[in-house]
Amino acid sequence: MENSPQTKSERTRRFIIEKAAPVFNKKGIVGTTLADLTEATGLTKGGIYGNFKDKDAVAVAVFQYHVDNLTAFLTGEIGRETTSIGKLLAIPKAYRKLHKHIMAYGGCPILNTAAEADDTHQILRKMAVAAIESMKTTIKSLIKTGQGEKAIRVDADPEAIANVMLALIEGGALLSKASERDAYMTHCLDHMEQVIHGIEITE
Amino acid sequence: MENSPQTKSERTRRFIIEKAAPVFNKKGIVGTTLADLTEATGLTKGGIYGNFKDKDAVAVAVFQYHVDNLTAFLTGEIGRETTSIGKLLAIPKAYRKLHKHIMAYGGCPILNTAAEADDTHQILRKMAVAAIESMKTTIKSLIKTGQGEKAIRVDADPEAIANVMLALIEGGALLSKASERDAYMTHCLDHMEQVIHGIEITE
DNA sequence: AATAAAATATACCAATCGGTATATTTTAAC
DNA sequence: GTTAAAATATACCGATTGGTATATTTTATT
Repeated sequence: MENSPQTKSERTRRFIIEKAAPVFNKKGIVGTTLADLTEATGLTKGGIYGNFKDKDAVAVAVFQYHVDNLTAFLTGEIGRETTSIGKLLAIPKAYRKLHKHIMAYGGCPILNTAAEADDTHQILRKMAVAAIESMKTTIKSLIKTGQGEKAIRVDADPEAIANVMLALIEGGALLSKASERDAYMTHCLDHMEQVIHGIEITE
Repeated sequence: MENSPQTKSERTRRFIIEKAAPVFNKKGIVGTTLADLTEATGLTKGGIYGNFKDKDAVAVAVFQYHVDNLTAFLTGEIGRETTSIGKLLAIPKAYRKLHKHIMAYGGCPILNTAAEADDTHQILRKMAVAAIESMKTTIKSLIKTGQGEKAIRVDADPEAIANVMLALIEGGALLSKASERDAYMTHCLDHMEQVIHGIEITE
């Protein structure tokens, strides 16, 4: 066999995470059993526990995997734009691309994890909050940069706008997923674009 | 003992629902065990199963109880106002009153249920959707009435505004609950009021 | 107060839970 | 190709799960 840059267990670890991810996202952490994980991976308990301390460790790794994927995608989409307003608009644009996938995937993983873990699992709760705050920091930076470049009105409150944008994403995702209707998310993204255009300086 | 308008089992049923409600809301449906229910109520399994078919039936009754409570509160707050705009503004106002309670209670029950049940429990998922659509219908009616009375601009899209309002509520509730910070919800409610004032006809 | 019925408690069940000790297989270095 | 080590499978464990059959208590009618 050829030399692999990864060790076997690193590949298996990754494999378990990828197979477990959609299961955890649909069934929740408590709702996902070891049997679900062995079924999803085709491995036995030995295979799982040889690579993870316990079920919880799989759930944590899966959540980090979800956050990393989302962050990479959003960063890529924002990076493609050149102006502050363009970068801000890249966010609703990215979620328009993502929306169908999220629906089929069992909903937004950050939302699902935050909702399940907030009173039961402090580690995951804090990881979810960290992911949210990271997105918030990004949005706030974009707005502040835009204000510095006189592309965005200075009376716009970066914190308030970031909070509203995040709530529109998560709220829209929840309502669309539960109702199986795109309109919730679509209207939220439409509105988000209006909000962004509303703070734009055009002359 | 005096004559009671309710039978014993009706009272016990109600008692179980009230004691089980916060437990289900915090731990989720799968995360709540029979042992949790017997502990919360002080009853034994016999007491629970004499009044409910199974754990699922308790969860369903608890969710209906949550919806009924919320609906009664919102209806009361809206009913206190006289104008369409006033009634619409009564919604964010009501959630300002409700916010601290929701935080301590384990988050918004509709959100929690929708997030957990959307891929695992079709009955609860549909009940959650019904609760959401009921609120949506209320909001749309208020907007349409306001448009008929020339108090609200006719170019306002009732469906889109209702969807955005609901997303702001649920999104704000999720982010505030997870992060343990009021700012998310507060900014969402501020923004919601701006949206409502934005469709108001003032002369 | 006696009694039938309703409500609740007790004691138990099989199934499943997460987890582990150990046996076996696979991998990778020589 | 041999071999030590790493990775995985097998077989098992006690605890807990939701649920039930039956005994007991409480309620309400007479």
